[in-house]
Amino acid sequence: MIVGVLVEITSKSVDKIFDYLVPKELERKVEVGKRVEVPFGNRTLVGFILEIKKDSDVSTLKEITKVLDEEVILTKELLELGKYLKKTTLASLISCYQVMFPKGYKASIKNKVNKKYRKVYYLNDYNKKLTSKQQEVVDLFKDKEKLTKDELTNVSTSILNTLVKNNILRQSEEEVYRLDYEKNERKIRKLTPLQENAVNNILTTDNTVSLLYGVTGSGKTEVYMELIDKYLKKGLKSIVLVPEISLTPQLIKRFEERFEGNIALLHSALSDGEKYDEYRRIVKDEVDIVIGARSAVFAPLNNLGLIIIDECHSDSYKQDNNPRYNAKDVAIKRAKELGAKVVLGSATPMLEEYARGLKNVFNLVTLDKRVNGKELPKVELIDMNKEIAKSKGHFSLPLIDKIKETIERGEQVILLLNRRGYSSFVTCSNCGESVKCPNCDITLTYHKSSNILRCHYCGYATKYEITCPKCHEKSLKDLGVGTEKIEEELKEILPNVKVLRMDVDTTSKKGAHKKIVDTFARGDADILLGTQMVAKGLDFSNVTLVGVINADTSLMLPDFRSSEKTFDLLNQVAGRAGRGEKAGLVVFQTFNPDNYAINYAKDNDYESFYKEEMKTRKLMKYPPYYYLVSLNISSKDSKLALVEAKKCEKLCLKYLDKTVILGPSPASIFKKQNIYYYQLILKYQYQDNIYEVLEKLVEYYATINKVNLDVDFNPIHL
DNA sequence: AGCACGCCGACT
DNA sequence: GTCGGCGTGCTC
Repeated sequence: MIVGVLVEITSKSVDKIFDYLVPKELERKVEVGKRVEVPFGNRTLVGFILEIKKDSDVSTLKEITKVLDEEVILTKELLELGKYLKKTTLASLISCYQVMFPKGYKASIKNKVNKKYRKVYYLNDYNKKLTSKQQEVVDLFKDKEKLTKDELTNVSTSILNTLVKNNILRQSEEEVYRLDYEKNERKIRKLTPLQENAVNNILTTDNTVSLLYGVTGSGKTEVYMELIDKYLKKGLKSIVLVPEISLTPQLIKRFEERFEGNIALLHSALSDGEKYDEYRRIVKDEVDIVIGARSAVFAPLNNLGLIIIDECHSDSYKQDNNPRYNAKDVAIKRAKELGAKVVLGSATPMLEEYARGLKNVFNLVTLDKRVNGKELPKVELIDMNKEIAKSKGHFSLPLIDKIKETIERGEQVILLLNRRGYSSFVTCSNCGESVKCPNCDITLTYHKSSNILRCHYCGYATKYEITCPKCHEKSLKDLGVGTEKIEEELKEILPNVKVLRMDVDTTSKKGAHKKIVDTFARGDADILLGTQMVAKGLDFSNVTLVGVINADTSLMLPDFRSSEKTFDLLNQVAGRAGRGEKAGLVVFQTFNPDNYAINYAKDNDYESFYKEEMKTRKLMKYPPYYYLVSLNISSKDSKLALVEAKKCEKLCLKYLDKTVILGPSPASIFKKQNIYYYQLILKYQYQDNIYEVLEKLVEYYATINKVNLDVDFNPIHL
């Protein structure tokens, strides 16, 4: 017996099937989709069995050394899905399979994750006289089949050991899952007629994909849960995808309240062990619902009937390294293969999605009213050009007044610092120079607490000195704003106000996010100040004021989606106000009070924004009118990178006759970890051979050592 | 990816 | 003379 194995190495040159002999004693364990340990060169690797056959073209074969799995982990469905991923992303096949699994299930010789066990004790039959202490212990077993170590925590270990030694108790081990869920009271909210309609509409459509377009606060989550319930009653299971950032305790709690322990969670805040256990619960068919970030779209639920993608406009569904897949495409592909349904939900769908909704490619379902019957909060613009002179730091007087009033009424405030587009950095006020990373050509970020300048890409760090390295004047100053800085200002303006800061720094520790949210929900702080994090998914009924300190910074991004991103962010954060009984107010501080994205966000007018933005997209040949592909050519040798980029351009010109080709141009970050990057951008509407042509190109560069070609279909950022 | 093999410069 | 630099090629 011979097996074809795909080994763990994620490199194009080894991305092929290697044949191995199967020793007699392993033959009955071998199955397509299981992992095996194999000798490879002079080392040992893990790989997936992809085929079983009688003979091989290779004359001398080595033997597999171990079969690692009892059960098939690469199921037939996932096996096919991986091939589809490879075809549509041009990444290596092994990376397409690896991406589907949490660490403990990947093919990997190291990074093994173990099951966790606990000791359990069973009572044997016995006819021995016991001491009184021993009798006490044995009495604990009354009516109980077994007791765990935790349940015997008051009992001395030496007594237990004696009982085990005398065969009165039997000790054994039992697998435990590391992630506990909080027991919540079971709650089912009654749907509004509008929600009910949406549910029925989605259940009865023939379309695989429904786009649930619902304003913030319109109760999309309740619609999701009702749908999941309806599918459960048909014996069908569900996956719910959420952006990592909104996979909050609040959201999880709502699902737990309805579906109790019937949920597996998959997200980055879990430890490797916890992720492994959650995945095992899926594999062992112990749950019907999976909630997770992007990669949860691969969850191997059998009888999968429904995939829900919440906040479907989010960038986070696109993976930004290989394989550069989009979870939305994978969801639709899976659903089509299985006859399942996909629901995309958003208050601000991506233009691509809404356009498909309008053209009936997706079934468009609208929720245009908030569940509490309240109007969406009123939004006021503050023109910072006029206010800046009178402002205290970044706070205009009108905003300060509104914060004061709100807090005096005993209500709460959310403040958003829009850091998309820039972060904290130092610039020389004499020569204008900013300090850049010597390896990566990007501006270093200033970390005030440690007084260090650090590169976000490679981690390069240098001590902050006030002397400019270029002109040697003592003029290097902190120009960017971080939440830390804003918090300081806030404390000066309103000294008696309690501020909670929520950003990457304060939420990096495990459970820190939940703690901040809980503290704020309890009313133990007046203001929640943060970055994008405060804009998404949070639901505090006592928040009646939302302030955006700088509405327009994200407009400056060198990206064709910058208006869309700005509109989304403002719309989302505005939706945090007035979710309870009391009406909400929203304030945007901006230097661009006439900008259309900001104005349509102010009026909560998605349709007008959509129409306006679509004009630009059409004119500029951007999605959804055109498809985009980004080709990234890189090398340690900057000249060679350019030469090869030009070569790619020529080949594209020759074989892609209906495609617009831009570049080559230096990538937005030209130099990263001492590697130089050039970029080609392709735009096309109809170019049937594009995958084949680019596949050839990728295959060619796989054989060239000094140059790398990376292809990104439908890139999120350019 | 990693490791061996192989062919050219400065040193215990 | 050798140690070691990393370019090239191979892994069933």
